Amino acid sequence: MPQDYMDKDFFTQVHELVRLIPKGRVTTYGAIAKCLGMPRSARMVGWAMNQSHDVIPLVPAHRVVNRAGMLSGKMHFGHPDEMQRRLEAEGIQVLNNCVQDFQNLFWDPWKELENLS
DNA sequence: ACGCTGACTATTA
DNA sequence: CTAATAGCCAGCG
Repeated sequence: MPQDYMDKDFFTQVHELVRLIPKGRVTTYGAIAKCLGMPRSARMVGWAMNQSHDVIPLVPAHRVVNRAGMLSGKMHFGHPDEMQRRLEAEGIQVLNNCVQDFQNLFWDPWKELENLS
């Protein structure tokens, strides 16, 4: 994640960051946007997720939820239940489209990257 | 070129 | 407390 990050498109940066999310953890659109220097453009992160279906390697978009821990993008997967199913497969409890214990499972890219550098 | 839409968020009423 | 509003900015008709 050297300065090459700057050369890539915002979407690509989002994809790479999302791939860094550990299994069984989740993060938010806002956190990603903020980490990439666009705290006001959480919506663009959502768009990036939309693009992520065609991107290789595959992006674990199911680990990205909104600020409330809600699976706002579940309907954009192949099947509406695809996202929840994948999260549960990783040990994340999902109830009524909301990640349970979200605050504890939340993975802050900003904090992690700081610690990494 | 213009306006509407949206996998968001923060603020105000 | 909940509900509405306004920034946000890249696609699409």
